[in-house]
Amino acid sequence: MEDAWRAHALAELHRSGHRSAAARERVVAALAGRDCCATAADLADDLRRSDGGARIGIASVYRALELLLRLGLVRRLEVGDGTARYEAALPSGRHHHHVVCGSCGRVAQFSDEPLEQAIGHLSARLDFTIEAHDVVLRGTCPACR
Amino acid sequence: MEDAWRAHALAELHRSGHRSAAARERVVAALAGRDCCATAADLADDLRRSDGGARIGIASVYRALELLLRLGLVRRLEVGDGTARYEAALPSGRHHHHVVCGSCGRVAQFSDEPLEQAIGHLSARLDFTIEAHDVVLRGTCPACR
DNA sequence: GTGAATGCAAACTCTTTGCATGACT
DNA sequence: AGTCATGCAAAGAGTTTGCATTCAC
Repeated sequence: MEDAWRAHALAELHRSGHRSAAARERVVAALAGRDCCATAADLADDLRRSDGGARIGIASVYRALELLLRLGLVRRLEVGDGTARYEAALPSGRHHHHVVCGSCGRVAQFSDEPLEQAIGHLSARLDFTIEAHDVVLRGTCPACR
Repeated sequence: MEDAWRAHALAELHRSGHRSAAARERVVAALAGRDCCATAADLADDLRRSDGGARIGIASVYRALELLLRLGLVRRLEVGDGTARYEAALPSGRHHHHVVCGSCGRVAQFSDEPLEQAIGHLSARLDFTIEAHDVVLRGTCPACR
């Protein structure tokens, strides 16, 4: 899933002068295998499970994520539980936002064009130069209602 | 500033069966004195400065904030630096959102009615029951540009 | 007097950093 | 060979919790 992003990210890493690195490329693969945001621990678990538990230090996961973030290949978001989540940033700029269940913590995604337009319009009148935005809705999921 | 909120919060605390408590009420005062979000450490600093440095444990600040949060009197938000911020939640429901400068970390606020409407509309079509929302814009502030 | 609230310190979680070892070019 | 990358362990930062003391009712 989202294998185009994986190839793009690997190419970008190479292009920016980074050498081939096993742990980092497995973090890229783990991110590509997720369709929504994941914590560093989620990714480390994925890695431990896949490939017969080759030991990848959590520090390498954080280092890989930080680099991908600097290269604009992932976005980082916080949904309110104090732990950062990461997800692939598609080169197309296409993205989604998140809904969090206050009861079970489940995170789902949605996208909405009018919302994007409203953000585009209001951004233009602020004195900040806006580069990105996050929207987090909070409520209750169907299973918890 | 926002003294109406302070009175409202104190009344709500009393109404919900909480006894008068010095540290907690000073946290309420500190929140009332802020017009935008503040971290627990910000509030603790405010308290240390005001009232001649009476020692208020950081734990009391967190405990007060958690209670106020449960009572719906404050909202908690994260703007991306990994530390939680808190601000008074007005009983009117009137609220604003935040812009963060990626360079200096400055947080400013804005509000926008079309944005609120877009969120209202899209919330209606999700299978979650939406109770709240946060919007965080990221960019560069005038001073850093 | 009873139970809630507080301060302090310790514990905990998430994240970052130092350092010696191993891997890529 | 010369770096860059990695794992591990230790350090940091923010937040929570345990506990004895103080305070409100």
